[in-house]
Formats: sequence, structure tokens, C-alpha cells
Amino acid sequence: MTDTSMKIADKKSCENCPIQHSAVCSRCEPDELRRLEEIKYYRSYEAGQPVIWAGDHMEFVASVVSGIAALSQTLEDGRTQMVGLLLPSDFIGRPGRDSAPFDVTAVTDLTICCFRKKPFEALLVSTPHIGQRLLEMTLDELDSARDWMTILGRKTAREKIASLLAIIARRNAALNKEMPGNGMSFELPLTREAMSDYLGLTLETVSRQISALRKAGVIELDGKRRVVVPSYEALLSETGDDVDGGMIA
Amino acid sequence: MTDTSMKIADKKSCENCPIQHSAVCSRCEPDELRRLEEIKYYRSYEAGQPVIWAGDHMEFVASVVSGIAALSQTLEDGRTQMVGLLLPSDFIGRPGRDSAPFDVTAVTDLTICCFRKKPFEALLVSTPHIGQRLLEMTLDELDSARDWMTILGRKTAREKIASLLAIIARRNAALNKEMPGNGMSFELPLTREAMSDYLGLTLETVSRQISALRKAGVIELDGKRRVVVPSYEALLSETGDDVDGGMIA
DNA sequence: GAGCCCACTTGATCCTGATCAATGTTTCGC
DNA sequence: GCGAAACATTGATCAGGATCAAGTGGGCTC
Repeated sequence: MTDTSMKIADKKSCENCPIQHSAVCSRCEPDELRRLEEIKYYRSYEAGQPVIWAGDHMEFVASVVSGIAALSQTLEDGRTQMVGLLLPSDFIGRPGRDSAPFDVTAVTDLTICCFRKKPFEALLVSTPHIGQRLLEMTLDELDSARDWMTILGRKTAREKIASLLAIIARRNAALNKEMPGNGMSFELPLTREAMSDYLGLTLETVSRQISALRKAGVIELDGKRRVVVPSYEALLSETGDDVDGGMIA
Repeated sequence: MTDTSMKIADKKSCENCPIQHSAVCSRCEPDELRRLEEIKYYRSYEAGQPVIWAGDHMEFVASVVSGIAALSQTLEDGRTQMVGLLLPSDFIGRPGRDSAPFDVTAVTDLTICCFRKKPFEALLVSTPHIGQRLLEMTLDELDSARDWMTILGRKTAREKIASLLAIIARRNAALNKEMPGNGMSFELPLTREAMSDYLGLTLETVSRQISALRKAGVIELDGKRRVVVPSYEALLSETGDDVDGGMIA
């Protein structure tokens, strides 16, 4: 926990916080926010650095402010599976539990806003808005974890890659407050290895399938990481998803 | 939604409810419980019957009272993945969302306790205990969804089967308020096909791996469905899980 | 008891993605 | 500019699990 790469940032106000409208604190009244400010502090990590090891005692919960973190799990022989990809405003940790069930690692340079766990748990009971927002966020996480399970359990390597690209494209469009459309482009925030951990593949297979999608004209590459999507429809048709089912309403 | 196999049970009191100590309502004060009773009704389904189709409008949320339900998702060509296994006291549906994102099916004969969605959502805001308990349950679900992702993404067929058997053994022991131990036995609540949907395998592979574990002496079979575990340790060692990591505290 | 259905088992073969290995490309420090 | 290291691509081969195909056994109706 006392990591040399970890830096404690200066106390910042919530006023200019980039995630104030979507994080756990987004529903808070001014006085609730004030109480949160009293128990918060920032931490920053460089890309690749560990944030928490599975089994560690957790003295805080946190929100991702900027950058990307990964939750992952490792089997006895070293095989690892990413089980969560945490973007800005996503929540780390779990009130009411002492030790972390999964490893948390900084995928890119990362800044998080930590809340001391004990007082945060107290706030959860005494003020309704935090708990309500956390419930909403957790239900969303659960839904996307379930979609992810279908990707892991039933999709081919090609479909897995197409699905991941579609997810990143969608999130990226949402970040820019646009609809995903033709000609859109984005930077891949993950290495080939991180993608393989996300999708339950090897990095070689990831590389091959990205090449295959490129050769098929589904995507174009600008360098290793920048992806251009000529036709969003074409990308979606590679994911194997049932376009209707579950999307009617 | 108007299913011929569906039966509406008589109004029952919460007093003798078998799941009263673990369901969403378990934290409720007597007056909160009274308000819940006003908006609840029971439904029963036979094994194999659909409860909800993905995309359906949901006019209720519910708790599983008895029996087992499965959440699942289907790809365009019919491949299906189970993404949730709902046991007694587990929660179905999601406040604040209109249409179901996944199919829900009765795996065994099933009885659920439904709450009309609108008034339930109102209670969620007005009384704190329901939301707090639901948050806790949802966080638990998310943790086990993440373990399940590791099973789907990184484990071999044999490890998948061993993991599923270990999970069922553990739940079964918990139900009887015992610790899982040597010589324990239980009835498999799932068909080979349901197991294959759970684990992202084919039913043939499930059958073969169960036979393999039997031949290796890890389990014994009494008929097709009854499983005896001579050594719980031996079963765990087949799961591929890291016994230490994440379990230190 | 005959016949049927369903859940399951077992066998033979095929194919996708893993594994092992070499090579290419960028970025960085010096 | 050079060498090293990290990241990525591509090739050759292998194997685990899918697929296709029979066959078994228990429980059911008639």
C-alpha cells in the first residue's frame, strides 16, 4: 500500500471536478457534498502501477477521476482475467467489506478520489442520495458484467474483438456527447495484452483478429492504436449480437 | 406475459415467509413490511417455463421464494449464455428500468414474490432499508458475476465443471447451515444442458468432464443427478483457483 | 409390457484458438 | 545514431473442445 509511485495530490475542490455529474456524489446536496469533502483525498498512479492487491485491507473506497483502471483476477498458475474496466466516474471498492476481492491496476495514468471507508459507510446510512446513486451505478455495472459474460462464454475470437471495439467506440462517442456513427475514430486505451485479458484470449489471437478485421475493411488502423470505423453498422454486424432482442423498448 | 402455465397464488403473509431473513425485505421495520405487503403478489411457474423475455415491459420486480430461475442472453444465431442463477431470496428485475435486458426462465418449479414496480420504486426512495439491502445484494451479485467471468474466460472444461460443483456444494452447505466438508452430497439442480449454458461449453463436453472427474475419484455419482464429494479439498484443487489470493483476510 | 421420449453418455472427426518461435516497429535513454 | 526494451505482427504446429453421430437407460403413456 505504501507505493513509491503513488502521489498524493493537493486538496482540490469538488466544484471543478470533471466527474461531478456522473460519480457517486452526483446526487448530493451542497451540505452532503461538504461532508464528503471532509473525508476525501486524491491519489495518482502511473500506467501499469498496482492500486490494490486482492486480499489487501481497504481503508478507502474511491471514484476514478481520470484515466483507466482494471479489475482483475489471477488463477493459481498465473492465468489472469480482467473482470472490470473502470473509467472516469466509476466506483472502486465496496462498502461493508474489509478486503479487496480483486486486483486493481492503473491501465493508463490514473487519478482517483478516495473516501475514507468508515466515514463513507456512515454517510451511506445517514444521507440517502449517495446510496441511491451507488445502487444505480452498481446495477449498471452488473448489467454490463452480464453482457461481458456472454462475450466470454459464447463468442468467437473475431466476435470478441468486434464487440470490444464497439464498446470502446460507444463509450467514446458518449464521452463526446455524440451518437456512434460512420467514420468515427478513437484511440485504443488498452495494449494487445490487456485486450486479451479482457476477452479471454491470447495476445497473438487478438493481434491476428485485429489484422483480419482490417483486411476485411471493417476497421482501418492509423498506427497501432488509432482505429477508424468506416461503418458502425458493419462493425456491429461482426459482434454476433442479436440486434433486436432486449433492445425493443 | 399472460402465460397459461402461470399461476397466481393466494395472498400469503410475510410472517412465515421462508426468505424473510435474506431477501430485499429482510431489513424492513414492521410498518415498512406492511407497505410492501400491500403491493405484493405471488406467481408460480413450472420448470422450463419462461418468466420474462428480454425486451418485455416489466411491471414488477420480484424475489425468488422457492425454486431456481436463470437469467440468460441469446445471440443472433441462437447461442445462449446463462448470466445469472437466481436462488431463493435473490432479486429479479431492476428499479428504474422499463424493459428486461435478459430472459428469465424457471429452471425448477418456481415461486416468486412480485412487487408492483412503480410503488416499489417509490418505497425505495421513501424508506431507507430496502435500498440499503438491495445495494448489498447487488454488490454481492456483482462479485460473483466477476468470479464467473474468470471461470468463463480462463478455465479449462474440467476446471469449469469442478468450479460449478464447488459452487453448488458450497451453497448447499450454506443452506443447511453447515461448512462444506468431506463426504457431503447434493442433488444437481441443473440439466447437463443448463450446466453447459452456465459454463460456456457444449452439453457433450459437460457430460465427458463429469465422467472424467468420476473416473478420477474426485466425485461419485448416485444416478445422474446426485453427487457425492469424498474430499472437498480434492474438488477445490481441481478448480484452478488460487486458494490464497483474495482470501487472506 | 411395448413403445416413446427425454436426459445423458460415448465415440470419431474437425477446427478454432493456444502455444512456440521468429521477426518487425516504436520509443526511449545514452 | 545505437542498442535495448516494450509492444506488435506473422508463421507453424498442436490440442482442447465443438460438432456430428450412435447408443443407453429411466420414466412415461397407453
